[in-house]
Amino acid sequence: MSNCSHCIMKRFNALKTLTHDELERFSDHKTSLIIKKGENLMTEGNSINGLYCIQDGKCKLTKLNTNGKEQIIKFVKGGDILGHRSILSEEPVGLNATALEDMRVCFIPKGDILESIKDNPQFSLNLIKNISLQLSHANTAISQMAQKPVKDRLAETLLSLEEIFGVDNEDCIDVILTREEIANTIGTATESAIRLLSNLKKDGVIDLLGKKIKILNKNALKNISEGY
Amino acid sequence: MSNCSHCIMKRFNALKTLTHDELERFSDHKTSLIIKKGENLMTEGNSINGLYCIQDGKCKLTKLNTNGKEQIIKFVKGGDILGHRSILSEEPVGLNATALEDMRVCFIPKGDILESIKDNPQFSLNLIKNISLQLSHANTAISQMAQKPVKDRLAETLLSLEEIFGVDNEDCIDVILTREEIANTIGTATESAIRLLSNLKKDGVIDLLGKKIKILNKNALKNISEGY
DNA sequence: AAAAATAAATGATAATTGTCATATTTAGAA
DNA sequence: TTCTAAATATGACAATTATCATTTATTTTT
Repeated sequence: MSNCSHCIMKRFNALKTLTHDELERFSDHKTSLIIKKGENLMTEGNSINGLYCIQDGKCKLTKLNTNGKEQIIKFVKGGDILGHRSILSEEPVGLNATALEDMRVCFIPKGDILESIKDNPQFSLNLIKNISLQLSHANTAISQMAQKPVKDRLAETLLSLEEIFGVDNEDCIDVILTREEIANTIGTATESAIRLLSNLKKDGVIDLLGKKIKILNKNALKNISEGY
Repeated sequence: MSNCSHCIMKRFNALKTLTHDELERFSDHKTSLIIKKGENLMTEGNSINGLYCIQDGKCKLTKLNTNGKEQIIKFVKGGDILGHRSILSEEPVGLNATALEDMRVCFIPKGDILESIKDNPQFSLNLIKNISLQLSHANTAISQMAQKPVKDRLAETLLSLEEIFGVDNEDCIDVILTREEIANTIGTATESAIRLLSNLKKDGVIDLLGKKIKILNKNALKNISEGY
């Protein structure tokens, strides 16, 4: 089994402030697991007794609305951590984490996390900063959902997907989403999302290659996202 | 000047876990201030060097959109605290806090807060829980903004306003908001908010007495908020 | 108290977005 | 591969929501 001390993933998240001893303790107790595409890593309302550290693969964080519709709140990728909010607040998980592709994940038991929180103030502070940043993003999202038309939100989402996942060797945004998932991200009907994507393609702002999306004119998208 | 040890407001927030000595330290360094209706307690993008503890009065937390529209993110009242997110994350304030009526507020310098965070793990944990809860609410808000029609969001907002502020001696929701502020909460045009309020009154679900709103049929509102 | 400014209300109309129907394409299973 | 199911795409239309214009009511100022 791999060793947390040598894992490069911790460079990208709050775990980077842990001492060698703490990482060794994590290594001894952690379990590695494979989550298949479509499977849930966490489920809304369930309790969780540890922290997930994503090695590889992507997932979506979603919320099921009272009307049965799925809302995508956030995308998560290798290097990110999941479950710390629930551990810290001692509350059930608030979102579903569903794999968009096969994932490799490490699970570190709650006890070890709590011990490091107690002993290592810098670690707790990093977790807090992570949650604070999420809150800041969430507030921006509320504002945009409430005030911007669907077209602007789609443009914004495409830019943010490229920001998060980067591009592949053909300059396409490096994540595979269904049109329905795109619609559930921006909060609109699937048909509306499809139509607006087609329009953006017609205008030469993006290119559509199957499910792959390539941004051709980032400035134009930025303008659209701001209502011009 | 009043003494934090005897202040009943701390019962309602994270300050309740502070020791007598900590509260005495707060008392020695705190300043009390009056914020007039319409004035800003905090301003988006500014830095803040302390924590506000609301003694009395109500304010709105808002965000200015790229299109110049104001989005109300949250309402705050006596007993709530403000500014802890910014202190913990060491980032500028993310929202404007604007007084809806005259407010009495205590300001506790950052240094004292950080000292208590270091010495009193239960205090830090309570601050984290507060931020976590806000994140949880924000995620729910994203989902509702994205997926629910304006009418449902208005019903939801009226219920939540009564939940937050309670009712006065005439059973009206105990906060004065302009129609524009209601519109900026649910994310719609002022005229649309006015029209939908009129409809709810016509249907006997609420009563409108000037700016005061009285909920007549809570179940009906709940049903509307869920799309029925 | 009167005048002026602001807020609320409402109608008319336009723009946006959702729903339903259906065709076409793509992906997965036998 | 071939069949089948699912996803994508598009048109037609309906519902929702925004914008503009105007009137009425309420607040604020003088």
